[in-house]
Amino acid sequence: GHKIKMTGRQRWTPTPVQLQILERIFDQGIGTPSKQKIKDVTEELVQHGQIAEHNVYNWFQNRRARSKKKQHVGVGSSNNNNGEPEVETETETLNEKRKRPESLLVLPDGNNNNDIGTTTTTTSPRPEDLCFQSPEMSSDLHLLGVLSNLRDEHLVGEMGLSESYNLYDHVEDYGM
Amino acid sequence: GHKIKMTGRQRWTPTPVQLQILERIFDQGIGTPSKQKIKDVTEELVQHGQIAEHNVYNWFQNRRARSKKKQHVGVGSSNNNNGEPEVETETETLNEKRKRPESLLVLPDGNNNNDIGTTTTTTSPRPEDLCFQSPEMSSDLHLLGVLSNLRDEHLVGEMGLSESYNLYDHVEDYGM
DNA sequence: GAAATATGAATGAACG
DNA sequence: CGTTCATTCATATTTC
Repeated sequence: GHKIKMTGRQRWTPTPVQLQILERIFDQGIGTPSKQKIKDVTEELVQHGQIAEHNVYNWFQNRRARSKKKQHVGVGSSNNNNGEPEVETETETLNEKRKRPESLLVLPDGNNNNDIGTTTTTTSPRPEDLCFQSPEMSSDLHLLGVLSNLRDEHLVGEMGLSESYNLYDHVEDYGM
Repeated sequence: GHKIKMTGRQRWTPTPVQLQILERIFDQGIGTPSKQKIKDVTEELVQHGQIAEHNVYNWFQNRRARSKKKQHVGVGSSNNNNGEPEVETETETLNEKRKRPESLLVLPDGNNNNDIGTTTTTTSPRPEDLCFQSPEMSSDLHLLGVLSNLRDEHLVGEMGLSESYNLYDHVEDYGM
């Protein structure tokens, strides 16, 4: 086999135009677009590329969630001098910050081997059978597990996170 | 909206076995299990991993709510007659689709594995605004993709469109 | 080519 | 119960 692994095409990627429109709408202050709005937006966006309503929905959801999280920075944090890089999802404080210069730079020479996209299947070592997973744990595992084949088979019911569970003060007494 | 953040800890993740059981029960036609049922189910599920009654409850609720608005993926609005001959042959390649590898327990069955599948979508990859890009594709196609010189963000010019979201449970069902 | 990051998608939990 | 939020996961993309 060679590059016949084109099973891809799973994740939708907004086109620049679509992104512009989406951002514009999002910027208008509407946090939670209604179904009708979604439809409307989708209708317009579909003219600029393939897209579905759920894509729009997801986009707004993600956008909103992300905007919320990226707020608190390292303020007043006395600790954290040089402990761990804390590989979280917070990279920058600004919103817009992406670029893709290489992909566009095509050499006129014609000898540009842009042969990336090989079968790079970085298997994510996600704990399969564990029940309660800690966020930081999975994050680290992501990176560590790539190289090593550490397939820690977490035994079911062997995790030590069975205790931290009575914190939810919501305990909805599911009726009936 | 003011969600309480229960010390942001772990989110319960059903083990394959638990999932199986849950699905089986759900499939039996009981839409809204009574408290007793929940208890019973929990009793059984807890033997296969950490779980609580509210987890079961939530699961059923989500499942039910999800099953309702699931079925239609509003895509394919763009008429595509031709453009790119979608050359793909995922037949001889190892589909490294480890979406949810849950093969480690004494799971006698394993039907809860969802994978992409058929992609019978012959969408027209317009070089102007493409949406779904294939992971394995980055060569001369880049030249074709006109790629607008907008600013940042992805100016992708790949191709490959489809709607291969046909898992067992998809559809976001954005309401409101 | 692998690591790191960005971000779309899946799902459990919560609100009204 | 329907809808929305929050967190995680998967994958595309970018960087080293």
